[in-house]
Amino acid sequence: MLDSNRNDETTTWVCRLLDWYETSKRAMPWRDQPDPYRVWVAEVMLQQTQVKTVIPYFERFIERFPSPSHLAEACLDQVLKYWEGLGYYSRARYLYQAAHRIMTQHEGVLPSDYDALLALPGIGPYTAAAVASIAFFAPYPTIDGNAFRVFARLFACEDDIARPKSRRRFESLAKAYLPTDRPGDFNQAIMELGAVICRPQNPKCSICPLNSTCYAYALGKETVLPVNSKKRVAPLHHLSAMVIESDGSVLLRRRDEGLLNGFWAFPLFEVTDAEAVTFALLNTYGVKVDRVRYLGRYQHAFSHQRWDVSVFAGRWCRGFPRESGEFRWVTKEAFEALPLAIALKPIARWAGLLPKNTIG
DNA sequence: AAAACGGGGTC
DNA sequence: GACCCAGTTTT
Repeated sequence: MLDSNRNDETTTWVCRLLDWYETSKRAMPWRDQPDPYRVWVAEVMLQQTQVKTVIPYFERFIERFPSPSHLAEACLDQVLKYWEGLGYYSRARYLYQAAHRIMTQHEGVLPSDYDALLALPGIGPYTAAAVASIAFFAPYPTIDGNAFRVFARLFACEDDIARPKSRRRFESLAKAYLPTDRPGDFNQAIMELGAVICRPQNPKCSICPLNSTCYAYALGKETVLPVNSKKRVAPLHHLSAMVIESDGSVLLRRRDEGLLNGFWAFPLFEVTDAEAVTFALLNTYGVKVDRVRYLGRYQHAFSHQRWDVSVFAGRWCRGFPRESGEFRWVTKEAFEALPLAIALKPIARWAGLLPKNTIG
């Protein structure tokens, strides 16, 4: 790959990049008003999530929680409700935790220091660099999926981006070119280029502002870079859910580990038929149900596992779980106010807990 | 170093 | 259906 030392020829690509960014950047609500809180919320939402998806969530979230103090004073379920459908729900929990810490340790305003940002829950190297550079003009490079791709191609770097070690390599590469007067614009320009021009498939090299100095383009390797060895097939899990009804309420359990941790959900077991799920319910929680009926079956794909869920409903007879915080009876009205993961929506729909969806 | 963690957009 | 996305935390 190319020597990453700065020289006259290669510094010009930074100017071309910044010029292109000024004229081509997409409108985003957090760009109009880049105050630290807005930048932070946006960057957390943007982790592993595309801009187009984030925008409506961002608008609603900022309107409801316009400052760290509004966020800290809300209840977690409210915050999760505004996050419903965005996924990676630990982001919302960490954001909430961080808001409390900002109130108690930073007098209600985001710290400007990179290390202080990094110390907050849910803020890793990327987000700390993004907030520090965009909101506080500090010289830290943001290395995200776009930056990996853009730099790998620009310098024809064959390092495997699946290896943690490669991150440090790209970071030092970016740092060598980071203009100290416009770190935030440089970072956003790299990401914008990655999203709009230097795309994973079908990169638009012919209209790229950097094509005259791109080594991958010169070598015809733009479609094979970056190198990424990470590939796995998501295993399939067969599950059964039971909607337990009594007096117009349903029994929910708060998940306390793994996937969808912390969500109120229907009891779910790794079995495939009505008898097995009825037995599991009795055996695991001491809850007896009868009049079990089949409601339907659906599949859901997560990034790293797939679910094939059979859904049953039954009438509660006796038995109630001992741990009072783990289970609760919920009416239909109360259910609608709770945050609900997409993966569980079909269950609620078939149980009559949501408005009928003609598509699904 | 590797695995866990959601959901939607796109080709 | 496969791949991708403005990553972080836990093991």
